[in-house]
Amino acid sequence: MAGTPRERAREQTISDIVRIGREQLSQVGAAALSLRAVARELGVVSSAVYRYVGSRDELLTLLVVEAYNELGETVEHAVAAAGDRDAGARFRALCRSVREWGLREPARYALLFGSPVPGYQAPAERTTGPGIRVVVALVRMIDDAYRAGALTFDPEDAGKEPARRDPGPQGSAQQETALPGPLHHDVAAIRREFGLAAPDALIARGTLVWTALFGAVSFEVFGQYGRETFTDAGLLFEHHLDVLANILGLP
Amino acid sequence: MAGTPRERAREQTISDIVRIGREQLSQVGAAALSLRAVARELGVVSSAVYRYVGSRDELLTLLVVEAYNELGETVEHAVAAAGDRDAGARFRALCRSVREWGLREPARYALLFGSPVPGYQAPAERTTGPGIRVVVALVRMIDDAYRAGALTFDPEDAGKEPARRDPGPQGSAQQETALPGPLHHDVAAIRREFGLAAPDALIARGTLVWTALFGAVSFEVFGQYGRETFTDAGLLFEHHLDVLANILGLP
DNA sequence: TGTACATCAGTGAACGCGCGTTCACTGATGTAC
DNA sequence: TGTACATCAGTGAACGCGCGTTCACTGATGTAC
Repeated sequence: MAGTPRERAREQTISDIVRIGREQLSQVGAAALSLRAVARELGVVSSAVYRYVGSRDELLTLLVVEAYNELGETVEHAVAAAGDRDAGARFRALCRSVREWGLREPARYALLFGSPVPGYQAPAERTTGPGIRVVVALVRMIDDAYRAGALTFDPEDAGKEPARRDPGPQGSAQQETALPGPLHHDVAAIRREFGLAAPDALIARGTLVWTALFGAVSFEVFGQYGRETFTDAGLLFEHHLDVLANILGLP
Repeated sequence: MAGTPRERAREQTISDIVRIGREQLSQVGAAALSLRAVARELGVVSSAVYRYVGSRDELLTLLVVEAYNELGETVEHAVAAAGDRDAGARFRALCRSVREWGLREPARYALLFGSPVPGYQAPAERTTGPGIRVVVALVRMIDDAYRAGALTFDPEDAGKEPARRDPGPQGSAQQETALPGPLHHDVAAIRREFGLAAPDALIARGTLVWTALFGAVSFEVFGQYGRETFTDAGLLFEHHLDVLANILGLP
């Protein structure tokens, strides 16, 4: 927070612009986000905003990055806060924090996980890092639980869906658990990148749990459940978490 | 298709407007859909469109209804075409048809399952019916499989997540399988409305599978997987289907 | 079959509003000597 | 410490474009007698 007064004033104005952009977002949506409206709200002529932000798309990028980071921090804090509890509790804490953030910030959630903004392409080099924080937290959590032996997950059983209840004949286990070639290759790359110990089938299931989590939150935030079907969407979500935990072999 | 020539011309023009609206949608997105652009494309002055469509919002509603119906028909046809195959194959056919439609029609998929269009509220009395066709098809399919005894799903086991591999002591099964009160009530209402035989836990799992299916398709259509992580998203989807089928006790 | 009238499609102008972006400029704040 | 110059924030006008919606109107097509 050092710097000359001018630099500090500049920082302040940029953060004002981003804050106003955030408010605009929740009122009119990303597609209708307008630099002129931001300028009006900032109490400044429209062209003045260009001293701070190169274009409308750049403001969108700032908002995307900020939202990813805030969601990421929320999730990481939730996991850390549950650090002393069992793996199932940590898993649920993570998922609940995603849901709560989405319900608290529907417009920003929509910016990240809703329809792409027409005519806007997020620059991968700036958004990828912040964008993967949640899935990284999830996968790390699963991997930690696996290393700690906290999972009842049996990869030999999971390889051949549907899981059979009776332990099948061993021996062909290797063959049964194998993912199709390209998918195995992708999963191996993920394992390498994040130094995971979890087997293929567990990581692959982790990606399903990840998509299912966001599917559930999106349905709720975007109103797909309708207004009358479920009296308490939170209860439904908790049930979904039970099933998802079960998929991973979590308590 | 009867009616006077005037009536037929009118029908034709309305369907032209909807077709052009569909094209606009895929080019600029729902938020930027414009009646003036439709009029231009139709080769007519902008005010002329108001003879056929009361407002921009009404055109959006027409597009929403049409898209829901087309997705619904696609899914119903896919299920019907797999009618002679086993329950797992029918399930996969349903899910694949959703994914294929979404990838083929990303803009219309986004209209239905992406961010809400700012300032537009779909009228429930017109969109609910078409909007539930997919989930109805899914739940009916699961229920049929359950009635036919095609599921290895064990509700006594599913009630207490995570499912245990060894058959637990019977007796307290009733208690273990119970969903929380309000959720049980909602599920019972669904069972009544659609004349289902499936038990609570199976229907509840059906809703998870439903959200997970759309979560997976949304991630793919909206580009959440990133451009480099998975070389073949179709393979990942197939793996997800295996896990989802397993959740339901499908082969 | 012909005529009078009603219905409807489409026109063109207008209202009042919005947007992103550029550019020459004023005036204040900072910096080098 | 004071002066000359450079840097920067913000102005105001402009360009060229878009939008939804209303309204009085023309002219063609249909209908009733």
